[in-house]
Amino acid sequence: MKEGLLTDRQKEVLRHRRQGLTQQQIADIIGTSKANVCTIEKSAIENVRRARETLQFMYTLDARFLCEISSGADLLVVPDQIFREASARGVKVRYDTIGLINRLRESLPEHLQARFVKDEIQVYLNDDGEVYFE
Amino acid sequence: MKEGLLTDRQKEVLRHRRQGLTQQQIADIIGTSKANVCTIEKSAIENVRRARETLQFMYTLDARFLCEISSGADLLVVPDQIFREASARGVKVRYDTIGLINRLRESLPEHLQARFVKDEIQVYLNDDGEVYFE
DNA sequence: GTCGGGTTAAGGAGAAGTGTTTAAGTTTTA
DNA sequence: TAAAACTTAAACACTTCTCCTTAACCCGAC
Repeated sequence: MKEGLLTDRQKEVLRHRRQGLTQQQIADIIGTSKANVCTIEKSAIENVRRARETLQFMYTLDARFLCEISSGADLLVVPDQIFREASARGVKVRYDTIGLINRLRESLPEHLQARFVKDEIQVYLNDDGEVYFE
Repeated sequence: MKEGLLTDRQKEVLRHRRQGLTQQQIADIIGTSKANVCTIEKSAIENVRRARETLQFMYTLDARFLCEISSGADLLVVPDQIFREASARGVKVRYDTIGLINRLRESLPEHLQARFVKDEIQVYLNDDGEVYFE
């Protein structure tokens, strides 16, 4: 049972950083290079981001599979597909067309390429009309 | 930028579980053994626990190092040491003796052995009097 | 007792993460 | 502009995680 996500090294750096030390100062204290402090800090922050995202996912766990957006799809027609599927299930999506596209852009930027879907995307919907992409 | 902590497999299992399916049913759907579903679910839950703990740590990041409890210390004298160090820093700890022991028990059960400290513990304190163990 | 649901242990292959160094960049600030 | 602070990339050794299988075990209900 390993406690949290952060290693001792990462916690050390975050704590010193919070006290206002520079990376070089921390490097001297913990005995390594400032470049290394930078990467340790970076991966610590990344870990925190992932922790947040994980809990975020848990909040949307009650979502059900809605549909799949195949790769190559035009981003502008995606919302229509989602609205159609959602209304077939009697749920009103809580976003409009632009809102959905923004939500998607924020959620899975790496699956998109300009106006098109690069990698296929799974869409989930819960009873509140909240959507979740994967 | 790898999204969250949970793998696709883990999310799949959690989602199906939330829908009320048994491990065997999920095993059939995703094409593996129920033993495997069990371990996937278990590590998913463990990941969520770690995510929570990570954010918990972030909340206490502004804590400063207070003192170290050496291994072999009697649990009943630990609070006194903490109160002493804290008041030397002009901070009032927001727990009483029993509260501190409970906090410690919850936070690092594996560092304790009956009435004694098995592995040394770092104590951190924040300006609000919140304590954090490591 | 048997069956269904769940858990555990051991082991293995492959993937991912960590801490490091060195060396080259970029940004901020005095 | 020069110095200080920070970021990035590539590479390497190591460790941990993930998924998987097989085979066994626990427990509550019928």
